[in-house]
Amino acid sequence: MFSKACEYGIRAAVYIAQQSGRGVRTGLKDIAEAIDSPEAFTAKILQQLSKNDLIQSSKGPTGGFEMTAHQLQTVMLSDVVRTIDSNLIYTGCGLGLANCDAQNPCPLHHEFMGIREQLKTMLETTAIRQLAESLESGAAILKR
Amino acid sequence: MFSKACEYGIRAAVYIAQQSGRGVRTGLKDIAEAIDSPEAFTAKILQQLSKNDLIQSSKGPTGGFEMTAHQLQTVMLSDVVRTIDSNLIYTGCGLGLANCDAQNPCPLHHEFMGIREQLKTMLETTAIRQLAESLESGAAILKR
DNA sequence: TTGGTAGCGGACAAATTTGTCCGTTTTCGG
DNA sequence: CCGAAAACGGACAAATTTGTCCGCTACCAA
Repeated sequence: MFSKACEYGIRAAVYIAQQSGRGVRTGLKDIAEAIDSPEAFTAKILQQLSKNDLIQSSKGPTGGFEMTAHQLQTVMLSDVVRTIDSNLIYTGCGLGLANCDAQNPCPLHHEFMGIREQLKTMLETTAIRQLAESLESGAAILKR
Repeated sequence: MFSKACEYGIRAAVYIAQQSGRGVRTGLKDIAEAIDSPEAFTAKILQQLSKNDLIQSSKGPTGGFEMTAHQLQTVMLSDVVRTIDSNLIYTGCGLGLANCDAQNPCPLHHEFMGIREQLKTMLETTAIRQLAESLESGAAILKR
């Protein structure tokens, strides 16, 4: 479904959102430990998220990652997925055909339509913050 | 969504089914040309499908690939996907967590549930033959 | 029987994804 | 100002996926 990088990215974003909700800025080491991901690789992904203004980063001692109130309100799951993978997951053809559309459909086009649409809607209407809340309440986990 | 190998596999299976519907056995070169795929790589994939009895292969001159009447009636899209990728696409956790289930859900677990279920149902209820029919009727394409 | 044809299977090669290392830059606290 | 701490950025390494090559085997037709 998603690439490893994207999985790590989502998990990291959700964890950062949870900590930011508590007013806590969190560092790379802490994040990698919390989401059970390779530290250096996770750093690369966080850089992408930061460059695309989905999260905030700061250097130096006391530095780390956080999400602003505005980011917590506006950053959707689809933003993270689009930044790391692309939007091809929910827009591209299921059989990899470049020119597949309603006029020139692949044999799976109609069968896939509903699923892709549902996936798209889910990603675009789910905020990272919502996911963080289910973490915070203990209703969900991010490890193992 | 699917791997390249799986995309080629599905496209090849659909094309073979279409030709078999016409009573025509078709060779590797013909298949690769019809579905616009790398020939040698496609050969590997067809071997997998053949070993798993999803298609029939025969050597020698006049050899090639085909689907028996029985295979045309029973082989589902899910069989091809399971053979080449795995069933992880519609059973695994969206965030890659090994121990994610209803008891210990990842934050996306419930959001994903419906989509995975719909995908699973679609793959399991769609026969390769059905897809071949939409090709045969000109309602769908397999190239580009 | 024999020659050619087509799939089989193993080894190899290229490309992409995943993951690591380390020096540099920024920033904070003393 | 200075030293340490943390993210940044570029180069490198490993693993996986994608793709190729070629000799081998089976099979058909003449």
